[in-house]
Formats: sequence, structure tokens, C-alpha cells
Amino acid sequence: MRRKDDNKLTNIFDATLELVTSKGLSETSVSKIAKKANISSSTIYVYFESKEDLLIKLYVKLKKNMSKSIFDSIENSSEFKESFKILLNNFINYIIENPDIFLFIEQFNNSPLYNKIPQEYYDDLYQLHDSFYQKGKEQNLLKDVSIYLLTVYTYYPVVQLIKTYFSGEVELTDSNIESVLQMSWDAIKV
Amino acid sequence: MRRKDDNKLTNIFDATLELVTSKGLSETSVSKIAKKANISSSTIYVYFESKEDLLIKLYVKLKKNMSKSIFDSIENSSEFKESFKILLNNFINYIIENPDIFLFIEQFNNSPLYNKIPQEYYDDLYQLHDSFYQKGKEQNLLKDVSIYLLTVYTYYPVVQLIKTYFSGEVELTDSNIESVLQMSWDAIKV
Amino acid sequence: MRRKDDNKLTNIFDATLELVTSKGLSETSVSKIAKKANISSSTIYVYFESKEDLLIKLYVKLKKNMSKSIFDSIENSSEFKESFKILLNNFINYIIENPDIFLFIEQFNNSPLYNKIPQEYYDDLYQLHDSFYQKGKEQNLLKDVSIYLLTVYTYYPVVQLIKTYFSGEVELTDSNIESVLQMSWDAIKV
Amino acid sequence: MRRKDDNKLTNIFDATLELVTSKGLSETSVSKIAKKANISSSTIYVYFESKEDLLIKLYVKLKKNMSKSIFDSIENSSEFKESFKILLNNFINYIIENPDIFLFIEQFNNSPLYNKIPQEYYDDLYQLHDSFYQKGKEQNLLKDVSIYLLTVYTYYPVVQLIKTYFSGEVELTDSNIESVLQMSWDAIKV
DNA sequence: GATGAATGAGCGTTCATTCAT
DNA sequence: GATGAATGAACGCTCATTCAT
Repeated sequence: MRRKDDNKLTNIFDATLELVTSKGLSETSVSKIAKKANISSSTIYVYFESKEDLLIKLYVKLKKNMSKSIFDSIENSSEFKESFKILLNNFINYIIENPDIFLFIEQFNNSPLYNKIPQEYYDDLYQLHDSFYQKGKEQNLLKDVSIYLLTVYTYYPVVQLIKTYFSGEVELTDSNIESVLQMSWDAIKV
Repeated sequence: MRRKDDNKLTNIFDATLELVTSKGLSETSVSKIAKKANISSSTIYVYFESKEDLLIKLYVKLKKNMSKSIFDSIENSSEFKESFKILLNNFINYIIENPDIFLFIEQFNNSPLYNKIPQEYYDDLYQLHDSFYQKGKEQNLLKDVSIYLLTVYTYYPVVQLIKTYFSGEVELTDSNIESVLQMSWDAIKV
Repeated sequence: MRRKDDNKLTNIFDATLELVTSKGLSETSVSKIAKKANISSSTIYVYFESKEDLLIKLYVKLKKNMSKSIFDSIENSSEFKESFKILLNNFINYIIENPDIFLFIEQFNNSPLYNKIPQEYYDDLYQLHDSFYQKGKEQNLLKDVSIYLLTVYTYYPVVQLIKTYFSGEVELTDSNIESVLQMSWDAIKV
Repeated sequence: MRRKDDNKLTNIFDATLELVTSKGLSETSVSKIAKKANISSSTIYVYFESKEDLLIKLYVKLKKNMSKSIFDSIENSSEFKESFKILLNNFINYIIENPDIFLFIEQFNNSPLYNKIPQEYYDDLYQLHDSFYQKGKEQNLLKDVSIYLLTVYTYYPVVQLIKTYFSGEVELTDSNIESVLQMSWDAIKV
């Protein structure tokens, strides 16, 4: 029996990430992925049930890693506002250092695939994040609105800013970033 | 029902809007548009250079109409904060009354097509809107950040909220809307 | 506007018939048909909705022609037994002179496609034939069993005999044919 | 439920039979067989040279068993006509009690595989059966035609009747069966 | 003997666009 | 202006089989 080649799976993920980032999700076909990964396109179906399955699994993996990385340095003992700013800073830095990952996640979020993620992955995607905001609400530091609405004012503006930065239409200065952190906090704080 | 004496161009636009809204941008092919518009697919190439050209022109037309409609009732004489809230309210109402248009625009914004809009259309898309924020800045009511950043905190959170509302995951109460207006204002005001 | 080329449709049908006859139904792919007909495989979808649609339409056309041809010389005035033997003889001759058509029909009959023929074609396929047996029953010349059972003893043995003849395992002498006519008649007559 | 200690060969045969019966011969792939048999598809190639080899061997095995079972109760001493009717009855009962086996055999008979059975298996398939008809001919009870022609009028009509019965289009009453036995006998008797 | 990994070849179908009238 | 015909290229995926262990 031939042993499964860990590199092969990594190659498939890497090739997919590169293609989605450079050509777009809609231009990323199974055969292009295979060609880039130097394997036969039928081999992809040894590792994944379908193209959809491949993309979802890559998305979950990337987002899980990102969540871990961002929340890693947040300490329970710190003041909430402080933690919030560190978190958002981590997020921004992570994106800037891993633009491919960010662009992939963004494209996925805005595609029909997003609604096809199996429920079993939800915890991996949202848990760390939800419990953080929950803590802020319990300390009465945040507006009395849904967690969803809080995140909307936290992440989406940042995401938009950085997308525009990547497209070259805006600069990303320290002052810009400081502004964003302040505007987000102003939006959600009591 | 479409009237027989409608001109073909209107039919093409209508059919495209319906398809993108109901099936998604990636499932909208030229031949499906033609079938829905009761014309030959080659006729589409009499009116447009390519599929891309058709989609961009439809996008610009829809967004221009939306802008006009939203800014229509804003009077120069009013207090800025008041105008701002009316504007955002208009935006929300327009979206809720024209979900097709909103969903089309959103899909377009998040597709590779967005970066292919020819510069000549920029004025149609951004002018009304830019000059409004400019006025707020001149009155020193808004944070000293780029207009782009101000709009990010104004529109995107609303857009996200309503997308989630359309997907049925959240309710759209008066209180929700009031929260959003307040949060957006808190984010951008000095 | 380019006019539809009648030859093209004929070419598709001819190529399909040849392929099914020589390679078998399961080995007949759309691309092979296209290649044999000297057209692009996408052109086939200008004329037919699907591969299934193409095969069913060819089947109905061939069987309709065969029915017409076989029943053509049957006169109402003749004695039933006489007509019956002429009919079976016509059938045998038709098959022998058109082995391709026969082999196609046989393969189709024994494939899953047979159960997918739309009802609208039933009249074309069975009417002439059913009314003939009905007449025999009304004259009390045939056993009191279903028309279906009568046809089973009429056609299937002939079909089997000729299939075996085509495969080279049996000769087809006048005496053989005479035997079959007699055996079929003995089976169904009162 | 298949027992764990069943040997793999039996599992392969069972899985194949089930699949061909439920999905059809053309929908029965090696990998589906393997999945149903809970083995690796490459294991199948330990037991068989090819898919074709597997199907042929299963066919021969099933048909041999059926022949044995049907001819088992036929006694040499009985009157031929009596034996003939018992034989046909056995055949009918066997089919009805083993629809899977019957449907597999029928699909195989009407596929290109039938012509690929190696000669070495012919005895297993036809011997019992040929010698039975030979006896009838020697007693001058049967028409002076080839054994092949005799069998055509014996089995095929029954087969067709029961196929139609399985498809739900016809009932299978005692009277129906009696008719068939009589019609077949009328066809072959002197 | 048994198997998971791997694959080239092929499947039916749709695509955006061009052609010829 | 309008259109039905026509197409090469590409799509996601399955196939029977072989490989390496």
C-alpha cells in the first residue's frame, strides 16, 4: 500500500490558495489546481469529495489558524478595552502579513459557498470570537445590541479598509490604523 | 408580464437583474439571459460588447439611480447630523424596497468585475456621495480621516446587517435600525 | 441568420446509428458521434436537448418507419392468417435488409432508455400493431390472452432467431423461416 | 447483514449482484462494488483479471446454479410433455423467487458481454438443457427444427412475460401462466 | 493476500462568442 | 437590427486499472 503523501495535500491547498488569490474564485478550476500542484486532477478526488469540499476545508483550516493566532496573546486578566485594541491590531497585522489568506477568506465569504459550510465546523469558526464579545457585554462596556452587530462594526470596516489598501487606492499609515481602532471602539462602546 | 413593445435593451437588463438575483452571478450566462428576455443570445451583442460590458453598464445604471433616489430629499439647509440620519434611513428603505437591486449590487461589488469598471463612470458612482461628506468635514463635525474611511463606517455595517436580514438570520426591528444609525454616527463624529 | 442544415441532422442520426451498431450503445459517446459526423460535439446540443433526447428521437423515428414499411402492404380485405404471415415475413425481410436499424432498436429496447420514452410517442410506436391484433381477436381466431402475450410469441422468437443469425451461429434458410411462421401461428391461434 | 467471516469472493459476487439489479449494469462500477463489499477496489483484481472477468464468472455461476435447480426434479422416466411443463414451471418459479438472479442474467444476456463468454463455459451453460430437448426430438414429439429454435419458443416468451410482470405492467395469474405453458407447447410440438 | 494512492482518458454538458444571412 | 447555427475550450467528475508497500 502506498502511503499518503502529506506534501500532496499541502500542495493542493497551496495551489488552491494561490489560484484563488491571483485569478479569483470563479476562475479557479479543479484542473488548474491540479496543474499547479503537479498532480492529476483525479488525484484531488482521492483527498476531497468534490471541489466544494476542498474549498470549504481549506477555508475552515485557514480561518481556524487565523483565529488561534489572533486570540493567542489576549490575556483574560487585561482590561477589556485594551484587549479589544490588541485583538484588532493582531487582526490587522495578520492580514497584512498573510494577504493571500485574507483574500481567500474574503472571496469565500462573499460566494455562495459560505452558506454551504456544514454546521459541524461552526465551533471552529466562531467560538473564540463569540465568547470574547460576550465577556465585554457582561462587563457592561458594550452597547446592548446583538453580538453580530458588534462584530459588524469591528471587523467589516477593517476588512474594507485593507481590501482597498491592497488594491492600491489608499495608504495604510499608523494614523489610519489608529483612527480605525478608535472609530470601531466608538461605535460599539456604551 | 413584460409588454411586447418594451424595447429590447430594457428586457435584457430586467432579465439579467432577475437572474443574478435569483441564481447568482456565477450562474448567470448569456444564453440564460437571452432566453429570459425572449431574444436570441446574439442580439445581446448588438447592444453590448461583451457579457462584462453588459453587467458593468447595468451596475452603473442601478447604482446611479439609487444614489439619486437616496440623496433626493436631502436639503442643503438642514443640519448635517440630521441629513446624515435621513440619508442612512433612505438607504435602508431603498434596499428593503428594492432587494433585487441591492443583491445585484452586492454581488457585483464582491466580484472581479468591480475592478474593471472604466474610470469614466466614477463620477456617476461617487460624486453626490463624496460632496456630502466633504460638507460634513468642512463643518468640523466629522473625524479627520479620509472620506473613504467615513463611508466605510457608514455603509458597510448597514449593508452587512441587511444581508443577514435577507438571509433570515436576524430580525430588522426599529430598534435595530436605530442602533445602527447611532453606532455609525458614533464612529464617524468628532 | 444561418439556416439549419438538414444534412447535419441526418449526419448526426447516421453517425449514431453506425456507432451503436458497431460499438454498442454503452460505447457510444457524444464526442464519438460528433467526430463521426464531422461536427463539434457542442453542435449536437443545437439539435437535441441531451444525449438521451437524441437516442430516443432516433429510436422513435426508426421504429415508426419500420412499422409503416411493414404494415404498408397489409390489406384489410385479406384473410387474417394470411395477413399475419405476410406481416411476419415483411418484418423478417425488413430486419435482414436493415440490420443496423434492427440492432439499434434491439439495443435500445434492452437498455434503461426504453423506460424513458415520453408517452407522446406511444401512438407512433404501437398503434398500427395493436389494432391489427385486435382485429384477429374480434374474429375469434386468436387465443383469449392479452395482446401483449400474443406479440410476445410473434416477435420475440423471430427477433432472437435473427440476432443469432447475425452473430453467425445459425443459418437462415427458407425452411427455417417457414418453421418460425408456423410455430408463431401455432402459439397464438385458438 | 453480511457476516464478517464470509470470504471476500462471496462478498464481491453479492455486491455485484445487488448493484446490477438495483442500479443497472452500466451504473455498476468497480469502485461501487468494492465499496458495497467493504474492500478496496484493488482487492477485486486479486480475484479477477478484470471487471469483465468478474461479471462473466458471476454470470456463469448463477446460470449454472439455476440450470441445476430447474432440472433437478425432472425424472427420466416421466412422459416428455409432462417433464416439459414441469421444467417451464420450475423456471418460472425460480425466476419469481430469485428476481435478482433473473434480472442480472437478463441484463448480461443483452449486453456486449454475452458474446465474450469463453467457449470453455459453454458446457456449463447449455448441456443439461440441450440433452433434454434432444430426447424430445428422438421421441418425435417435437417439430423438426433446430434445438435452438425450440428453446427460443420456450424460454423467451416466458422471460418477456416475467420482465413485464416485474415492471408492473402486467399481472401474473395462474391463468396467464397456464396460457404461456400451452402456447409454448403448441409452438414446438409436432 | 490485501490495500490505499494515483492516474490518463474519457464522460455529458455549458460557456461566451462569432458567423452567415 | 436581429437571429439561429455553430464552435473550441473548458467545466467537474468518474472510470478501470496499476503502483508501491
